[in-house]
Amino acid sequence: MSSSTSESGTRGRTRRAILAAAASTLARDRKATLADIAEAAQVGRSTLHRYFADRSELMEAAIVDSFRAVEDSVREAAIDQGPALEAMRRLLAAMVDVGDRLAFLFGDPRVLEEFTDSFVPDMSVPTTIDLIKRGQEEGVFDRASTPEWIQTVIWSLTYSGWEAAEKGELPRHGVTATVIRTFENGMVT
Amino acid sequence: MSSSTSESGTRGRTRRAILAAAASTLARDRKATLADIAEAAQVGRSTLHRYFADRSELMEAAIVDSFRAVEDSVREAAIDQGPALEAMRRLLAAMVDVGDRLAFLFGDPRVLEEFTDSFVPDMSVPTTIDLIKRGQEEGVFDRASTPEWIQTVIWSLTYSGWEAAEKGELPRHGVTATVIRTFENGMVT
DNA sequence: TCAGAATGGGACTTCAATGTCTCAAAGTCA
DNA sequence: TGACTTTGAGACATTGAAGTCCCATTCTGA
Repeated sequence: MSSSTSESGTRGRTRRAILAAAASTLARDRKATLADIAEAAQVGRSTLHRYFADRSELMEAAIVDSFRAVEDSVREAAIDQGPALEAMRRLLAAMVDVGDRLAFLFGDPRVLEEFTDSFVPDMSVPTTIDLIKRGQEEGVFDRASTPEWIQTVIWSLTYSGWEAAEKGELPRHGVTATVIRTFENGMVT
Repeated sequence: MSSSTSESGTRGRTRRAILAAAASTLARDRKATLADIAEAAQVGRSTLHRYFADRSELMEAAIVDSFRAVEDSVREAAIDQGPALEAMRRLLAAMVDVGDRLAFLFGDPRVLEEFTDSFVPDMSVPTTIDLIKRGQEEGVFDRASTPEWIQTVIWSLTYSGWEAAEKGELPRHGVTATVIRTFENGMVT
């Protein structure tokens, strides 16, 4: 595995630190400069340039990296197993866990548009859309909504929950439960 | 009324065109340059500078302008009248109507943070929070959620609905109904 | 320990966005 | 029509981020 990158342990660590810093810094401030990102990664600006020649190269790598992180988290949720409702709860929990990555990826629609071709989804991971359709067939998810809208709601609530925790408006440990409750039942009792 | 601004009809029109273009352009692309905004307003870049000396002056004016537009729309919804559930439906419809303004104001958290002091809310307009609390007292809105979280969900669903329509994923005429349904009942039947 | 790898910081260039200014052309209104 | 207003286009200076390069210092692993 690690041999495929042909990188020393040090380089790998530095690289990952920069990518993680890029995602979380840009999630919080989309106008962040490379200097900001380097500082967040506790790395010199010239070191950052050593790993990523220019801004777009960093962006692309950060997007791919974040996608993989989200994919890994979703894979662990095993959303093709068990009842759709329970699978959805695991999915929502998994997404809240990688909230900063999602905020980076989907916070600014344009970020993603410019780099769509730079990422090939892992087809072995069951998609959210599959789960939604399964749930609709099982009769537990609203059939009046399109799967795309439901997916949008999932992202949107997850992002809101992450952001609320970020601002201190919601306790970290309560985010997942709140998001799940809102997703399932809405706001009218 | 118009005399209070001491501006000719032409100047007023140009000013409003620039402010509207700023809000909608920045809502769609947060990195838009002043040249982009001028172009969207069908105005020369030097004309834009004639009205707004620098970027932050334009931002501030655009924020105030958008707030007023949202405030006007919310005022029309008369959310202190009638049952909370119906008032909320009117509020959601009103917010979808000014979706581009909301996307501009709340799309990038930092936009607002930098200019909080530039806007004094009109206290005569009942706030969303008031309506939420009233609804909770009436027993129609989820009491397990804080008013702040419910407000976040309102913004978030409204924004998602606007964005989906923007991308063509939802038909314009169906956005309001979809947002209301999702807000009230969530996704589990 | 010691050679090679990796880093930080600074000097420097490039570039795009911003902001200022002028002037001729077009528009407005009495 | 004619005075006055508003505008667009472009020249120009300024600024901050991006990107390149170098060198002394620190770190790592055999």
